[in-house]
Amino acid sequence: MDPDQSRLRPAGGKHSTKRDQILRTFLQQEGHLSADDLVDLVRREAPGVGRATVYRTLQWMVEAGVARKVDFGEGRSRFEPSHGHPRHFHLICRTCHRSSEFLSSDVEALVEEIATARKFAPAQTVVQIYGTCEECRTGAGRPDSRTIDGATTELVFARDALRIAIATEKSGLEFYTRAAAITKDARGRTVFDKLAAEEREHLATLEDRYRDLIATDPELESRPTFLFFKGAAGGLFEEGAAKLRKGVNAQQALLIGIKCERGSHNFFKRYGERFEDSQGKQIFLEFADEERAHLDLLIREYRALSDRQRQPRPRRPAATRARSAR
Amino acid sequence: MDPDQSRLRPAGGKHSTKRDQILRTFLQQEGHLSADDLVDLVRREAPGVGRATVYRTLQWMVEAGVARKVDFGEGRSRFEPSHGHPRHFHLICRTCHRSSEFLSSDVEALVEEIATARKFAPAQTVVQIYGTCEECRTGAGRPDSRTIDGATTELVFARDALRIAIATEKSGLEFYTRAAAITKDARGRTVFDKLAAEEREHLATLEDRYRDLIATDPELESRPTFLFFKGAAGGLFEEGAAKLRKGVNAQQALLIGIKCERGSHNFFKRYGERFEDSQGKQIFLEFADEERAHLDLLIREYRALSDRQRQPRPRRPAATRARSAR
DNA sequence: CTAGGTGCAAATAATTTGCAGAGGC
DNA sequence: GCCTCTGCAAATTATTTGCACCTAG
Repeated sequence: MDPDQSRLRPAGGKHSTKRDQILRTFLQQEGHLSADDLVDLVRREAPGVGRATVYRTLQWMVEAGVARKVDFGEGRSRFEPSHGHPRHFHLICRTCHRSSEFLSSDVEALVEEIATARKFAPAQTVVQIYGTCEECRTGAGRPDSRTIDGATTELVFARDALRIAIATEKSGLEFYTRAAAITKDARGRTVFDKLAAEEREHLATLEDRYRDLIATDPELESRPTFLFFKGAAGGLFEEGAAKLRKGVNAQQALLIGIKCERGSHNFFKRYGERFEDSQGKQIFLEFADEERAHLDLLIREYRALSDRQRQPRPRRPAATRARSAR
Repeated sequence: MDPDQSRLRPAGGKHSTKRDQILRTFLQQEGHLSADDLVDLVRREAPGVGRATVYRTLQWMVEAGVARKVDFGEGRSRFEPSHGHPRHFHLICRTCHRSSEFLSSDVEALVEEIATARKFAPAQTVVQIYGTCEECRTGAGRPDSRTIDGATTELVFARDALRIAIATEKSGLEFYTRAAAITKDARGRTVFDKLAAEEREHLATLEDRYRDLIATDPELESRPTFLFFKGAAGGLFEEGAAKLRKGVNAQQALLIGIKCERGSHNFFKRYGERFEDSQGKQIFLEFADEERAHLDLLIREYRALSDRQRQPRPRRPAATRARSAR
């Protein structure tokens, strides 16, 4: 009946009517269910299911990766389906006990740095912001369109990832176009032109995909941000472009490009892996590869340029012309 | 007897032998105790204390702010003394079940931004990194000197805060010295000289205090970082100084100074408030005020300079407070 | 047929509560 | 003497387990 059913049903252990029933009921829900919530829900359709069975099934689902256990400090566990939900963090309202979800690449990056500094191998990070949500503060509240909780998460995640990717590609395009314009060296110009062309193509793909996505749900654009990330567009190419405006030589432009492509590659890689949506995943991972290729190309060019400067005309050992020491 | 005792004993509720005993035992410990751990410890000195009393006392301590409840997802609560422990985050080893603590101003700043974006009023943030600690990975392990857990936290926190403050003041000093050197305008030069002098003084105070702190515990310098912060030194004045080297005019230098002082003020304010140590707290809060004063001074100068540039001839020595419309 | 799934009831485990008695002001 | 604290035992809550029984492959 449900084609998802088979994809989602974990391997290991035998199937059984009860298990299937519990799994199905669980996946139909969208929030964070407690074990007892689930018992009640299941019993509506299949009375006589034992609590223990539900507990055992939940355990099995967690082991199999179909569900994740979350602890909001209530003294009991809640469970969320992992399908369609990238690992995320929570804002938890202490008044209405609802939670909304977010992801922050910046926080994740910091956490990794800290763990490394402490020589700690992180497996999982929990970030929970307890406080009061807008509705509970302002009184009135229609939870639906504002809360990010449950079914829409996947779409909002895709939306945000695409937005960031588009912004990244846009500034990449601008950067390479500008770099090509100011590069005198013919070979360097070719490289920048080529990269600009590829970024333009990526951009078109991403914008198409964004349009398609928005078409599936007109409300999607108005939903709050789920994925917070400052790194890509605002920080890398943009910064590079600013430097370009001030005037740099081809070599410096290459260095900036290298830095930007590295960040860009990391972004596509990291979030490509988190996409549940197979199409988005594929696009992101492909782009990650291409950005990686750009990176390699830039590095190669950079080396070639350095060599040409060092050898052909016996100039002073100073590698770059403009850069004075200190 | 114990002067701390009275300071730490929460108001509300009457004193009693048992409560005092439990409180004392709790404060003597350094780790994260579970209720049962505490029952055992208390019973060593005062047999016959009921579990319920310990639970009730813990609840009372948490309400009074003497203790904090922490939940590591073990299915039971643990408690940590809040005295000497600024609110912090945890790295939790799933193998040895020990935890170590850290603080990240950067993470906190991001959390605030995210909460604001979602119109959420945050009251408390939990960040827990689960994984494997170094000792458990490499085999051997002497937990003591590496783990930050318990009594030393306060000192390490002070150490890190001071280190950051010193770095900030150092780059502030460098920045203003350089700015004074390149400023032709006499009035502007005076301002920069004055600020440089003050930063020099702050720096001396902080370095004295750092020396004193290290003197209390020679091992202190080798302990791992507790407070992670990228903003102050690395990001603000340093960046400003780099720009100065490239050559800017007095007006631009003022703007850079304004940005830096703002960051600096925020840093001292934020972490001054967290210091349990009253001396450190006082120094930090004083500095926060002074940096604020610098900020005002710079802003005033900046406005004055703008005005002078706009109306070259008629100079008005009085502070031109007139806020241009905006 | 047989490993594993299932329901029920009993067992744990952490924490709370009712209540009679003890203790501090 | 009054009010709160305290200890004990019983209650509560979330979750697990033992065990006899059942079911799918």
